[in-house]
Amino acid sequence: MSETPPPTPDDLDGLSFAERVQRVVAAIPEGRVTSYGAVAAICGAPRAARGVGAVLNGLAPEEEVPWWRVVNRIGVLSIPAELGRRTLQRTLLVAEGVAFRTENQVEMERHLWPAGDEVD
DNA sequence: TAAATGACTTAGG
DNA sequence: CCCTAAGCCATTT
Repeated sequence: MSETPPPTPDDLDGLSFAERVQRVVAAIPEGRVTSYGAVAAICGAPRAARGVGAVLNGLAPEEEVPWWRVVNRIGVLSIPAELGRRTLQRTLLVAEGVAFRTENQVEMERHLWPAGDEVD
């Protein structure tokens, strides 16, 4: 059985890019992570990785979107440390059981979502 | 409407 | 693998 599969193009049909991003990120299971590019690809815009970051950056608290489960392609936390939010992201990920390779880099190959070879 | 910004990614050295 | 430069795109001013 598969765990919380990503939204299908049909589910995202009719939604704006920002809505799609929120929908996809909301589907990331606890303890799993993905990259901005992967989210963009699922949204149907593989080149819009930066756009994903823009959407997450403008998220309102009431959106309740697990933005901390999105890192860059190599698993590094792309949030500016000056704002202090990067530390929050690391704390949230650790609390979910995500293993870190370094202080700012997660084992994204181990926690990557969606799973690459998941056969039922 | 146009210009600037940034929580990205890829290509070259 | 690390660093630099260029490309890409949605959001914000």
